[in-house]
Amino acid sequence: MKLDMIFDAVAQNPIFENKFILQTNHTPEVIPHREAQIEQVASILAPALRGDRTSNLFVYGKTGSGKTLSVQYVQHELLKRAQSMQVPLRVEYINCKLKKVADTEYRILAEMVKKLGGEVPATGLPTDQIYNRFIDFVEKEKKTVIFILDEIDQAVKKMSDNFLYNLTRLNSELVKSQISFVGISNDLTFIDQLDVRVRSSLSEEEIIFPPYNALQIQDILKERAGKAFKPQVVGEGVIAKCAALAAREHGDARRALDLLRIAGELAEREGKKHIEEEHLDKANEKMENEKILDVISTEPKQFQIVLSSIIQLLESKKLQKVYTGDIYNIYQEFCQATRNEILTQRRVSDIIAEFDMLGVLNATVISHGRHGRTREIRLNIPKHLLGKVKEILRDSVGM
DNA sequence: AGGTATTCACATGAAACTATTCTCTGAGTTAGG
DNA sequence: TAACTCAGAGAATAGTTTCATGTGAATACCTGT
Repeated sequence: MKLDMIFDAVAQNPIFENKFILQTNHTPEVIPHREAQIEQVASILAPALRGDRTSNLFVYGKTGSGKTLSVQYVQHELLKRAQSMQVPLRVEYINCKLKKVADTEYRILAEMVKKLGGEVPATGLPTDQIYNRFIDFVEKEKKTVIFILDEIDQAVKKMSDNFLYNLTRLNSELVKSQISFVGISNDLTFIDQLDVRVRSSLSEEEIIFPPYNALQIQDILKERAGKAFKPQVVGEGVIAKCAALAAREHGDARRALDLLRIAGELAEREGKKHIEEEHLDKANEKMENEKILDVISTEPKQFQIVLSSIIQLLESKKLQKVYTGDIYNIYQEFCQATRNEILTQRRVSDIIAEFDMLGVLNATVISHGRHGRTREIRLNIPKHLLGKVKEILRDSVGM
């Protein structure tokens, strides 16, 4: 039977030994080139083992520079130690970027209560009640609590920074217990945008994670590839190339690992026994493509209509750049034709800005002098994907 | 010619509104004693 | 009378609208030569 052959081939699996190792949520036991930072984090948080309040800590670094990994590593070690020493210590990790989980003041607070074992409804309560509930939970018994707030820059962007101020002041309302915070941010300028009071109390300590260079990424890749793949599957050249590709993207180790994993999957699918450099190229391309297609297909309807309008305009006029006003005109016709609500120009302007953020478009504000100011918009979708993109748009909004 | 002042066509910001989802509260209803 | 139901008030949130203000430089408009 043919299927059996396919299954057998996958079961034998000449490529992967343990693919999980390359997955981004895997925590390795060695974290190369981050020893110094890990030690710093540990020494700052260590007083918690004595039951003292630790300084609030702020950790910066670009994506894929090992921040989260290192902090979580320290978290686990700390908890292990606390358990053996019988210290009432809680260290909880919250990712503030997760939509619908912890991306607003209310939800972060609710998440904090949940981590401590409480139940909070998803909505319906006033925020200050959640504060009270949180305090109750922390005060129920004497303990030290450390919250790790990953990607707080994302959350604070959405709300006012007096949320952070409230957090740092919570301590003054506590009698028995103590809490402190570890903030993690990708945005190096984040702390500068904060209110001075918040800044000084939230970042009593700061640690910066520099991006990895190509050699360090190589080490990381070797380390993990050794365990993830069967022997002899990846050559020296492949690792080097993979590291080089990722180093170009500001030393993002996560990307390097993804790349290697996808290259491995491609090789596996082709029934090869080794990963070649061409697999990396294909993997690289595949990642780019999937990112764009995924973004576009998951975007809400109005976004897709706007994008359709832009593509239509570009194609019908054979232009490579268009302006907001023209887009809005086409957009209105489009909405009428497809019996959709017409949004204001203000909103469409924001939608375009969001597409720009996502990298689907390239929009620059330029001034045409007497003829006003507008965005000059170019499509940032590779030609070979345009067909697929149009297909997606046609299916969902009828382009 | 050279220097200002206008002016366009949006950008950008803030606040307010809307619909939806959810909790909590208290009045009214029901069923059992 | 205790338990139950159900409507209404109040919150949070996402997506928008409304109102207000900002802005870079090509042009129109002066100016004095």
